[in-house]
Amino acid sequence: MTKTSAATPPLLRRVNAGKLLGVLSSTGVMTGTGLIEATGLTRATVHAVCNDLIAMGWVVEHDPGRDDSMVGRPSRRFEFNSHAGYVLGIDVGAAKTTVLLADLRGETVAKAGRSFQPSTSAAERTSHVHDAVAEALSVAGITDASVLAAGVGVAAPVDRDGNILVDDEFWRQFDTGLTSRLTSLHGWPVLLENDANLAALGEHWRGEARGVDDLVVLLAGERFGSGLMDSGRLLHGSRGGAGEMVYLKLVEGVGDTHGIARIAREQGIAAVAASAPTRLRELPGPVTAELVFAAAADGDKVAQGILHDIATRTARVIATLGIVFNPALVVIGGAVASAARSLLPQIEADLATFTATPPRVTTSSLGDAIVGVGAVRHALNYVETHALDLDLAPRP
Amino acid sequence: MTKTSAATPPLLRRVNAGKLLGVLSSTGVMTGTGLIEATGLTRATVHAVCNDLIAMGWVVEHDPGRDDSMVGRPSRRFEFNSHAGYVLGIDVGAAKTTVLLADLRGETVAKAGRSFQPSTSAAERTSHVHDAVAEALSVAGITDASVLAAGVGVAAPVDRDGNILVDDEFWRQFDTGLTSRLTSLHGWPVLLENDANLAALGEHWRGEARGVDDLVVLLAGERFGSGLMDSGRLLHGSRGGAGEMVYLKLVEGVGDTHGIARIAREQGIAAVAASAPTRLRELPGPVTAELVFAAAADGDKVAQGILHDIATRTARVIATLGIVFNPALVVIGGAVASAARSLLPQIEADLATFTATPPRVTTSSLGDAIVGVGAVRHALNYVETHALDLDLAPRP
DNA sequence: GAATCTAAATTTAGAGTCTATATAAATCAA
DNA sequence: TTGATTTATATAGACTCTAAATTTAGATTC
Repeated sequence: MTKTSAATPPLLRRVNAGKLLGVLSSTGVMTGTGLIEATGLTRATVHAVCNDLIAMGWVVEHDPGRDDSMVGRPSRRFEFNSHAGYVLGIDVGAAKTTVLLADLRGETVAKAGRSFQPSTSAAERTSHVHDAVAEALSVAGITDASVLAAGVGVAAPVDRDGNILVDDEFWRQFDTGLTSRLTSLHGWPVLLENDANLAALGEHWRGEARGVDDLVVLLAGERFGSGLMDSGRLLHGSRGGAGEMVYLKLVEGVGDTHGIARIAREQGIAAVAASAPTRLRELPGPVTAELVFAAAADGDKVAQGILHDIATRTARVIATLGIVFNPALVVIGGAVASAARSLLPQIEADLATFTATPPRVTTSSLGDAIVGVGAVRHALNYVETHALDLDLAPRP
Repeated sequence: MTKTSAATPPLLRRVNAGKLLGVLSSTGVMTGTGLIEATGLTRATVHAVCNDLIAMGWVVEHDPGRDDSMVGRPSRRFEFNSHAGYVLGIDVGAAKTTVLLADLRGETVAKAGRSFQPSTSAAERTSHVHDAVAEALSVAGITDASVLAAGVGVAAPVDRDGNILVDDEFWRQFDTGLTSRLTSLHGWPVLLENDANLAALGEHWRGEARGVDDLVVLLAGERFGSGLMDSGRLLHGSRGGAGEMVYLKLVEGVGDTHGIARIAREQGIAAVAASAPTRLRELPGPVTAELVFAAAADGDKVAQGILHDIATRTARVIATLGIVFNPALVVIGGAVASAARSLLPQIEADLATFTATPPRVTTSSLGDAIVGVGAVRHALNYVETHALDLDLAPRP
């Protein structure tokens, strides 16, 4: 079975410290008595553990409180030290990268981004990510030693151990370029994960799916993928491909902006362009998905027909996932999320014709931070599980 | 967070006892030295824990061994007491029920079954199950006090807590009739689970999917459903409906015997019947799926066409599940498993046209015990997680 | 201002667990 | 019988928890 070492008395302290830290990290300032009630530990243990956690840097102690109960010895007041360290949430997309720097409670302290051409090489992309990371750290005035982990979202299948499982030159270069560089240069644990999975993590943590443990997030933007969560756990499948629907006939031209643009070209974009308002007609460059959405909103019949078709296809995808997975909620996120909002009524109507028990459907409100927020959560998960192994104290 | 009690020193013993019991239950007779190597515990702890486990009834001690090393003090020899208790695995199908009685290693010690009409009421069905259970116990000569848990597979969505989530009269009656009766009459924990999920558990444990943790089992018999396993864990979805595909258009007439028979009737069963060999033509009653399989095997073109169509539809279902879930293996089980074996080459060929990365596909070799075996595993899982809470010793 | 009250912090004693080390036991070999 | 060898058992020490006694720091009362 498992080759783990034996359970010795120090394990008890670890377990209890972990529990206490969990309580503190999800609440505010707590007194000893409050911690006794929350954890079930005795007073002696609570104080011993808190002293340990203070020595480790995970907890800070405030001046004794004289708030409510004006009688008796003042209580010691403990608080999770959310500035004991920071994590990075990095979204590497096809045309831009977004970097979030967050404290240990997950509050964003800095944000940076870089845009680039989709044709940009892996090496250049790595540089852009690096620049954005440096900017975020610099803006927040945080040294790289304070960063405890970096979560990175990529548009490729990733297994449970964080390995990219697409065997092509681009991703191999990207992996060695970014992952090992961040690790060797800064000493950070770099945690890769599929971007749609991170989107699910993000929605579950701070999005529309708070409190919903069985969840599908459709990530529709430059590409189309989904993140699947069952009982609060992300699914990966055998090769990290769970939720990746690149080969599914059903999703051709659904959700991803390239597909939408292609369909528009096929179905007579002339009509769309003609009916689009001046500001859109003036745009240089080729037909884009944004143009189609805008034209439809402006009343263009062809564009509306395209979106109608897309809504039906999307409903079909949701119906399939809903039947196979039985999620409580499906969240549509990514670049098309805001545009998809107007399609929701039709999607829901179509959905009802495909299945008798459709899941609830909504659009994301996390905007373009959806993957980054999930990446932050992913990094925090790592930090939390390794918290008591890390020694934060020796910082001058 | 969790309202669990504090970690106290006895927890260490629990953890180490659990680890040691896990090693013993998956191996044979072990010496103290062997357990030291396997668990990482010290000799003193190993013996203390073993003494505890012997007192609790989980472990038996044999006479000191004088086998291999003929030198030194003879070692104490410990073995998992697989007859310390028993579990039931109960499959309640549409037309029959199968009951397996197994020891704590999962070895079947008795088997019993009952057939009935699909129209049989919930109350009568409960009686049949009860009779089969009584027969199994009687044959093995085991009292109901020795049964530690009963796993029950039902053809309905079941949530993670074992609640049937179909709100109709039949299942309500069935639930109160069987579950509460087994509990109140015998005092057994009754653990309901979806039959397809149990099939997945069974294949993962003792079937074609040993060692494969990302898995889909198609259960095709009286009905068509699937059990989904990701990283060794069963998926349930928000309402126990994960893998239940009753509303999926794609699966209409795929796999379930009623559907096959219906298609056969529609496509001109006269031809089938005419070409069927005498022994089949002599069969009384209506067209059945078995008849179609037999006729196809005999060379009947219409029947072969029907099966060809079924194979393609099955491939499409597998392709969809394979793309969405990315399992390493898809196992086809249930009543049609043996017949499906001959369709495998075509299914695999079709599959390759639907997806570039198809999962491996095979048929079950567990036969009609597929759900029962999974039910045994389900019950054993319960017993193993609650092992150290159970006191087996006081048995006169 | 001193005594009293109160709730919390701290200290102390006791029990359970582990490891490490010392001692005893059981068998084979000489 | 004695010695070597391996295992079992016993003892001492460390770490952890709980429970109960003691101390502490401020508010209240006289």
